[in-house]
Amino acid sequence: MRWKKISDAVVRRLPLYLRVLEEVSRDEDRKLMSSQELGERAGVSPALVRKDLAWFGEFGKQGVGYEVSYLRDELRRILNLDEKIRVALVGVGSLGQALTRYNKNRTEQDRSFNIEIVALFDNDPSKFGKTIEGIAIRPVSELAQVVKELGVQMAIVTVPADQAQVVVDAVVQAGIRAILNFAPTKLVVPEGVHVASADLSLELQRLAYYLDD
Amino acid sequence: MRWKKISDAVVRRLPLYLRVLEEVSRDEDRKLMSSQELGERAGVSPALVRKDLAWFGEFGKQGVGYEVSYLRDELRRILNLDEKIRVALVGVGSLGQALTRYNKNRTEQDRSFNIEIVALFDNDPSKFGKTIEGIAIRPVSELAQVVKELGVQMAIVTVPADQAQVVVDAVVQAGIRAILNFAPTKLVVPEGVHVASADLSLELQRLAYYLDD
DNA sequence: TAGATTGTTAATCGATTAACAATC
DNA sequence: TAGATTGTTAATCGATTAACAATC
Repeated sequence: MRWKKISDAVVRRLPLYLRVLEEVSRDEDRKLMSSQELGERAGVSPALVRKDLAWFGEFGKQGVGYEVSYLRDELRRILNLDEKIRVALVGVGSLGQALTRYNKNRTEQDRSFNIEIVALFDNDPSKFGKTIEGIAIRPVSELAQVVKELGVQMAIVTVPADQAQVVVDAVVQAGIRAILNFAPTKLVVPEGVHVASADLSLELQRLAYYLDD
Repeated sequence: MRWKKISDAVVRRLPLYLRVLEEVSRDEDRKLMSSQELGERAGVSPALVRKDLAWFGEFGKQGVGYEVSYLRDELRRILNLDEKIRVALVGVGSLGQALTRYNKNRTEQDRSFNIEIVALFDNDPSKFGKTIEGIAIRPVSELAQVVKELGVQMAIVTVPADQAQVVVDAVVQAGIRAILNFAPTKLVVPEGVHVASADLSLELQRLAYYLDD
């Protein structure tokens, strides 16, 4: 698939639409949904829903709406979520462990959540060989090899800020081009590598702005 | 302070600038910084740095730049980070515990990180009375009372998705108007209440889009 | 068919960048 | 003073909304 220049703003909303469709096809017995309703439930205007979807094809029928299960499947495909995505997590501190558990629960409870942590890495020798949720902790030096072996395509980085850039360099070196970063620091990556930031301090500081309205 | 209509895009960048200034005033012995350099280190264009700051006042000197410690203090003040902000965390599962530890470390290591978790809440009676990092876990029913007692101004929500809305209603009822939500669900809040979303599943699904470029 | 809703184009809105006079 | 860099205005760019013909 290649639709080249889809803007980031559009891509951010696709998982929102997918979530609504997954919920509806699980909980309700609805066959159809209009851009109006999909928008309401996703928190997006109906016009924007139609415009976003139109970048990828014609999924609806005039006068009728979108078929829930069809659009759901198309969105899964567009987001590459129709096949399982394997993830490596680097930095098995308390946050890393919590995310590993969280992900385990998510994949167990939601069959369609096709993103799974399959390998853990750390640099603390005392952790090597231990397992979290059945997944062994390995030295970061084995990253490239394991990524190749297991077909890992994504990484979650939960190391301290001062180690984040080195770790990310290694992750990129291992051929991974999608990274979710929790370290409170700016990362430099080559063209073509995508970093999503889960910088919680930044979010808290931003919220503080609104405190004495 | 009231500058009314500062856009969200602007507010999001302020903590970025602040972070650069905190780092510089801690690690280097620099007195001045230009919008050029501040921008480079924050990942923002110099023109935008100047425009963002200009919303709040005139902090620089033509031909000279910005005084690091002065601008840092002004940004702290603008973001309400000049006094300690007390936070309640609701949902003490593995993620909640990890965030509590994470926050403890952050506040200990960085004197200027003025956001501190001071109360924990859960609905599982087996957890009541236990402590994490010295903070007692209490029933959610005590939320309003404790918020008042301790002067809590912000909440972190780490409960399962199906409980998030009820919990957030209680949080809002208790008078809190800034919430960081980790539950993978859309929340409805009254006007004037600010919710930042840390929806990790959404981020992972979004990253998946870029996988086979 | 009549009513509804899509896909798409044009209009609007808002955010970023470019440019430069003011001035340190 | 000459050089540098701010604060600010005008130009550009991009994203959202409005509107409507196409059509199910």
